[in-house]
Amino acid sequence: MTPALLADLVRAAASDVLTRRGLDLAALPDDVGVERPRNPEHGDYATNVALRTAKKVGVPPRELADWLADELAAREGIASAEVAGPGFINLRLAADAQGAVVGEILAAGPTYGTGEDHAARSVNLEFVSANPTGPLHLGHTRWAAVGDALGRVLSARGAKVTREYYFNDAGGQIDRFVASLVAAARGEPTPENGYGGAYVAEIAAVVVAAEPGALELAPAACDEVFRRVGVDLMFDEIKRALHAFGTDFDVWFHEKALHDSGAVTVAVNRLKDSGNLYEADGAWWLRSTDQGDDKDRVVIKSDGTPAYIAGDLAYYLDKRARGHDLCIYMLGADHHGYIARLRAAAAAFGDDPGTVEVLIGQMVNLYRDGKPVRMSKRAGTTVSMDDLVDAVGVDAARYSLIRSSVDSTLDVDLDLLATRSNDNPVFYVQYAHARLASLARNAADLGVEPGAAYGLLSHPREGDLIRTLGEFPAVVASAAELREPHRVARYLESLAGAYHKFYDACRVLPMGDEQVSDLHRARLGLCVAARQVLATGLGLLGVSAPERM
RNA sequence: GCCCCCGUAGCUCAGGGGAUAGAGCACCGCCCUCCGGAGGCGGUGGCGCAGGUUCGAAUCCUGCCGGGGGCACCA
Repeated sequence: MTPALLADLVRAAASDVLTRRGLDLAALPDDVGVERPRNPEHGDYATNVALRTAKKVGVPPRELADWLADELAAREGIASAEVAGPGFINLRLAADAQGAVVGEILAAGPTYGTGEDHAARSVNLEFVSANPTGPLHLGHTRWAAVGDALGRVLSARGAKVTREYYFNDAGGQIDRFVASLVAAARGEPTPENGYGGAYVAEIAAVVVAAEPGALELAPAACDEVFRRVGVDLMFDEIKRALHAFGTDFDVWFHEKALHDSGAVTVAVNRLKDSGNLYEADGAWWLRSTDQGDDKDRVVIKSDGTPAYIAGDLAYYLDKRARGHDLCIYMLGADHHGYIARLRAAAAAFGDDPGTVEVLIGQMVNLYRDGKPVRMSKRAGTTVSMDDLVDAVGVDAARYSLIRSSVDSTLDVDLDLLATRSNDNPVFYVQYAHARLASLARNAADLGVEPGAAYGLLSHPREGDLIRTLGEFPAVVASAAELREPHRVARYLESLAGAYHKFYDACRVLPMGDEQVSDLHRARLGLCVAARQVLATGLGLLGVSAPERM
């Protein structure tokens, strides 16, 4: 019996009891469920329905719990139901009812854990979107890992997800980047507010090699060459690094295209016509204060040129025109001021502000040998996505960045990761999978097939493992709903732990010339199920599930 | 001044109102006669402070303290 089925059963039993006693059914909370108590003495599962319903129906919690426990104990699949504490009901499942979960997992295969709770949602997931003026640094790497995992989790729960990267290639920063390239090519110092990392000189050299006469051209023409060739090189470099990191996008969107196509003008005029922009001091403003901003924002500057946010407006309109009903933006903590204006953009076009969801991720702090490392593009002390991957590999890098909530600033010690990478819990999880793969090879050699006598799985460690496997769909669902893929990682760690403990206590394959029994076969079935869930879960994080390590 | 995030074990972090707050690493012991010891078992050690809501608060609310990040007609 899965936790979801058990919760249904508890609800049904509670509803029967209330009806029979002539009590108000409406008092029953609609989100009653079961949880796994931390203390094993409190049963396999526990429910707090009685505690939550008692006051509303005017019955003491323990008394209501007693009635419910009697009702539950009589139900099929429930071995015992006991009232404890202030009014909890502790439940134990019959072994065969509990073991049936294993069969369900084997039948579902890779689809176990997927669901349809986000079906019918067309999600535009925009993340990374780093300015194309330099390599991706550690902060971007965090969003790449988390955003990609979030996309996978949402897809698993039925959403149609488009991953999108927005290149800000229309503003003054690109001019400064181009100027920096030209300066580097000429061997001149980095311009004021320019970019001075080693990558600038490298790209400049490639441009010169490709267009040998560029530096001889008039300044404007020279800039044009460096812009055309150099900026593309930077785009390609970013795309290459992301791909190597296992993060691929469906759409690479260029801000410049919105300006070139006239989409910005169309969007702005539409808002002017609908009265959602107002004119003041010679500029056109968006009423972002309606969405909690501390001041309204300029869309068209008093010199008639569009401000940055004008591109955002047109971009949002474009996303909506492509059919997306939920636009998620993953931004760094230094952009939290954008929440209000992005919502204001949605509201100005007449959409529910909930169509826009902004996820703010906190910064990554770097340490080397316990001491903080200040990152600076100009000083050339940035640590890039490639640096991290070179140091620890894609799996360890992705996993260590995903396993924490993005609400927390993250401290990463490069030396720790590089020299003692076994500290990364990803290996604990992957090892469990590799062990299971090995077990499967041995079982095949011995000719042992998985069997379905799951009722024989009555060892406490078997029960723990089965119950942990049973949690998986709800974990994926909550990770999708809360946009928190780290929940999947933490779950996998607990699953790996439950598996290792099971493995230590329960022999799976026959020893020596021992006869193959139904228990062997049932345990092998449990192992196949555990392996499936580990593989599926790691897949949701974009981390490999190795056959051997 | 205003806004956002954080404060849980020596360190890095989990913990969607539930019972005795967890994991990894670090430290101290123990377990290899066969399925992978990258494992298992035991031990040391913690919710910033003060109020409030609740049968019940690490979790929700308020205030304070401490840390981080923002507050452009830049992009």
